[in-house]
Amino acid sequence: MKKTNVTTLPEINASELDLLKVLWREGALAAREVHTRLGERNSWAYSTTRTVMERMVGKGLVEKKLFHGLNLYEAKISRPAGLARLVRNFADRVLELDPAPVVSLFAEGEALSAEEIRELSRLLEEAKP
Amino acid sequence: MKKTNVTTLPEINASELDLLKVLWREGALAAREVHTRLGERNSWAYSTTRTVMERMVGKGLVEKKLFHGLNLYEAKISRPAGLARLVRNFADRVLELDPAPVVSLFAEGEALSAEEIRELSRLLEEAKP
DNA sequence: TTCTTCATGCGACAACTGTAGCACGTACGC
DNA sequence: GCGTACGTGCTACAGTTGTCGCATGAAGAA
Repeated sequence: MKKTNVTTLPEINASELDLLKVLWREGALAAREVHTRLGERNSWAYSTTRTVMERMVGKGLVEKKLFHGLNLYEAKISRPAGLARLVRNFADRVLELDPAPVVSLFAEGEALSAEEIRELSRLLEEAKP
Repeated sequence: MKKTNVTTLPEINASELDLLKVLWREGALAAREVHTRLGERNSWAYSTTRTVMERMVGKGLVEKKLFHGLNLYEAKISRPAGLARLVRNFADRVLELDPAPVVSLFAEGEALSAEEIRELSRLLEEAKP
């Protein structure tokens, strides 16, 4: 079972990225909690949040696990793995350049730890040849 | 009539970007020509190419003009404008950073002229506040 | 026990995308 | 004049995404 192959990861669209960000930040959450966290940025109905998450489970982006009778959702792909997918795509198609320089841009922000940046870099490197 | 407002530009998806690249590079082309240029990268049927282009006309990304009885398609948005849309999106959502540093990455490649890079930069700047 | 509140599983429907095919008309080679 | 080759306008149909609502069942409040 290949686990970190960037190229075979499913696409991540805008909505999905929003949800993933919440899960990456807060770990496993109940649907209701995810919905609340989304609250400001998003005006979805609760059922919409659930549908999107449920579909992400189907795509393998999110994992659903029963915890004392309550369903918790957790990101199934790491943040570096998800970002790698997006960065590679952007570098290839828009920049038409190697993704490496893009990675260094993350260093300016605070979204990623140094550790995650290294991991991101590694993932992009590894899928290169 | 606002002409270069990045934020109101329609989304540009992967297929559309492919077509736009051809048109940016070669100017106005007949559907058949576009299809041929796409040939290597793309295994669409000719009718698919036409459908996608026609839809792009509807979205205002491409313009169709009759030339001596033949329809020619031409990009309606400039390359810097299109790229601005994509860069802004990526910077906002993935990098969670200002788009300016991304622009400087274009300097490394040869896809854009210095002039276009300036224009791209200007467009991103102007839509900022 | 009965009422109220949620979580959860399902179903729905419209818009957008991927991917074509068909029919008609016109221009051109024979 | 006729058949052949395209350009063009339409139509189609399945899969994905956006966006919800409904019904059922379990758990807690009264």
